[in-house]
Amino acid sequence: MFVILDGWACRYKILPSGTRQIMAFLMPGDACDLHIKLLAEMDHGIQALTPAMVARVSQDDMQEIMQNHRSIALAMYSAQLVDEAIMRAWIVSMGRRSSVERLAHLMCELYLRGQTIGLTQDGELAMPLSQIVLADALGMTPVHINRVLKELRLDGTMSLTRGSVTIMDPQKLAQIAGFDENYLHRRTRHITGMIHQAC
Amino acid sequence: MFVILDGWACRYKILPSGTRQIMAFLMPGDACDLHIKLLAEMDHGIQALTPAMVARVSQDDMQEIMQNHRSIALAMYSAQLVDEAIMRAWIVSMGRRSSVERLAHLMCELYLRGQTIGLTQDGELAMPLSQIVLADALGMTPVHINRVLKELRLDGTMSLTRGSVTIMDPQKLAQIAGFDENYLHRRTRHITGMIHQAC
DNA sequence: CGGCACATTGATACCGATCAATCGGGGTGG
DNA sequence: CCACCCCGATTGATCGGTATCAATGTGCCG
Repeated sequence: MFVILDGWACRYKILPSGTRQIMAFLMPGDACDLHIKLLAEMDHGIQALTPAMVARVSQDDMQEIMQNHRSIALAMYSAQLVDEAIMRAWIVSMGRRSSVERLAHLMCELYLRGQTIGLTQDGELAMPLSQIVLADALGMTPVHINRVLKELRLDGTMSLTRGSVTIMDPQKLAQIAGFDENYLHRRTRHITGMIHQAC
Repeated sequence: MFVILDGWACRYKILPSGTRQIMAFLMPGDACDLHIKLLAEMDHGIQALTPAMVARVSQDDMQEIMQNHRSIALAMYSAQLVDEAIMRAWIVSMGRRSSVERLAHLMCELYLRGQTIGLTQDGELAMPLSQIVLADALGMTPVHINRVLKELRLDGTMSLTRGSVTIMDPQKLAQIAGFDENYLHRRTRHITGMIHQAC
C-alpha cells in the first residue's frame, strides 16, 4: 500500500481510442490500494502528475496495523468511504452538470481537500494541473476547458495560472457548481475557509 | 447494513435543478452501507426500483461477523472493491464514451453481474429498468435512450423489452462498448456465458 | 537559439438536448 | 364492464453545447 507524502497523482484509464479518463486525484495524505491485494489485478493505472514523494507500507505491516491499531484502521476505512463519495460526486458531475458547472465543482472539491492539508492560502490553492489534465478528468477537450476558464475568469469567479488557482468569488463558484461539501465528510472543522463559509 | 435478497435498487442523487443521477445499481446479493456508520450522514439516496426483499444486519451482528469470520469479512471487502471498480468504469463511460458505447457498456456490466447470480438465460437478462431509469443512470435523456435502443435493435445487437434485455450479438455489443470484463473480478468462472466467450 | 509542450483563439461540424405530439398498455373509478 | 387516465415508449423537428480542426502565441529548458 502506498501513501502520497508530497506531490499529486491520479488514477486513470486509457481507452482503445487512445483517450484518457482520469478517475481520481491523489493529494498528499491520500492512500492508494487499501485491500488491493484481495483482487487479482489492477483495473486502472496510477500516475504521478508532479515529482512526488511516496511512502510504501508492506502487506505485513499493513496487516499488523489494521489488526492492532483500531483507530488507524477506522481512519483508513472512513478515508476509503470519502474516496467513494468523491467518486459518486464525479459521476453526478459527468452525468448531469454542464462543463462550467463540472469545472466549478471540481475546483470546489480540490480547494476544500487542499485546505484540510494546508495547500491553500488567501483563496489560492497550489494546484499543479495542466488544462490537459483537467480536461481528461472532466471528460472534456483541452480547448473547451480553456474557454470555460476564460469565462470564469472574465466574470470574476476564479482564475487559473500555471501551478495554482485563485478563487476570487467563492460564493459564486459554489453556487455555479451547486456544491454541497457534505459528501467530503471533513472532520477538521476548526479550519474554516472561504468556501466553507460561502456554503 | 442491508443486503438485497430480491429485486433491484439504485443509489442516486437529485440535483437542485431537479434532475436525477443514478450512481449504482444494486442487484440481489449486493450490500449497501458497509462501514457507513463511520460517517455522520448519508450523501445520497437509495431507492428500490422494483418491489424488493431486503435483509437487515444490525451493527452489533455486523461487528461480530467482521471480527470473527475472516472469510466473510474478506468477501465483503472484495465486494466493496468491485463496487469501486464499477464506479470507476462508470466515470470512464460518462467521460469518454458516446451514448451508444455507454449504453452498450452498461448492458455488458449488468449482463455479467446478472449472470453470476442467475438472472440470465439464453442471452436474456431479467432487467426491470425503464428507459427513464437507464437515462438517469447514463446521464442522457429518455428520448435519446430510446433512439439508441432503436439503433442497437435495428442492427441486430440487442433488444430491450419491458422487463428484460436480449443480447442478440454479444460479441458486437462488447466490441461497441470497448468492454473489458476484468474490472468486475468475477471469481465464479465456472459460469461461462456468452459475453464471457465473446471477450 | 531552437524546440517543445502547453495555452489561446477562431471557424465549423455534429451529437445529444429540448420541445412537442402521438401511441400503447395497465390500473382505477364510475 | 367500460371509459378514462396516466405513465412510459416512440417519433419528428429544431436548438445548442461541445468536439473537432486549424493556426498562432508563449514560456521554459536544453
